[in-house]
Amino acid sequence: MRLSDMIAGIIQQMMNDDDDGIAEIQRNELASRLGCVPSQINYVITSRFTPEQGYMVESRRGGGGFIKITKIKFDRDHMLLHIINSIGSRISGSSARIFVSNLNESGLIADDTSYLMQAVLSDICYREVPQELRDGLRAAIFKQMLAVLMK
Amino acid sequence: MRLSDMIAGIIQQMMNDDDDGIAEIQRNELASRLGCVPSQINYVITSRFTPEQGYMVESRRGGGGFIKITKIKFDRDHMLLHIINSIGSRISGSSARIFVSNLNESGLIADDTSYLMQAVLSDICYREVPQELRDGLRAAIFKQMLAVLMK
DNA sequence: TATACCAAGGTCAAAGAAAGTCAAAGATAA
DNA sequence: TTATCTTTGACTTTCTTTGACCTTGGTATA
Repeated sequence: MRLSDMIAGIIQQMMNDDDDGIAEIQRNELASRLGCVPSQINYVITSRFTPEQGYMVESRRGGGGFIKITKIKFDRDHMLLHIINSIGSRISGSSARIFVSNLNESGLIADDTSYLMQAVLSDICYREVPQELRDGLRAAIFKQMLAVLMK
Repeated sequence: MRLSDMIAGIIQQMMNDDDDGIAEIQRNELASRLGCVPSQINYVITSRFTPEQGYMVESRRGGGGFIKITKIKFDRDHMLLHIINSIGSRISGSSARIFVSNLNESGLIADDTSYLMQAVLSDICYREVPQELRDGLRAAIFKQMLAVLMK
């Protein structure tokens, strides 16, 4: 088996094992574990984990340096659309809260965005709105926000 | 974990704990607590708490000396608070839109955040809510969002 | 008041620890 | 056999850590 495929496999594996789909490696450490030159790792990354193939790479040099490879979520829009469609015409505060925190945890929306959405979806905003209208209003607002996130 | 990240973390923590967003440290004291050379603290400050990153640093030598790091971002919080206070109990869609686009243009909120807020503040979300309640509802939601951004 | 000393913080350069680049040499597939 | 993909290694760049030496502010003393 090719060395480069082995390295790619290890990185894939790390990405699968990680909850957020992130593989973080120490270049020299991995290279010496596999008994190859460090630049081999770069080769694998530039040939197999490119943006075109749906990956994002960050790194830092110097002491405590690292290379971080992240799988880009192509399915974000798909997921958002799916949620929009599953909402229906009314939604409770607690269900909405769960949708948002799932989106946040799976890395599809940023922390800031998540806080903002949680705030807007919570009942405290709707004090003056009659009970029976609240869940419908919440659903409308929620869908609107999700739609905006898609573009 | 990197020493420099630990130091940065401690400073961040102090800043968060402080009501005014200020961290005041004794360089030698902190260094000896962490078992590192004092100049390490300077390194961390010059690499991670620069004006570009939104921090201000003051210091004094001699007996009772200190280093004081301040988060400039408090300008933003002041601005947000100011807007919150100026909103009152009702606000029209167009006024709200202007507030948001000003915030965005002055760089105080990101593009994404701005889109999201615009979406939530627009009338299309409130179709089912009686006319006479809309501007009050919008004001409540707007304030809630601005408040969340301050944290 | 002038001086001397001590207690901070500041600067800078060298050493160390990673990661990045690039080109040459070696395989492989078409 | 030529074009493309892999492997290797020398050299570069960036970030971190350390330590020697400098400057400044406060305080005690002649």
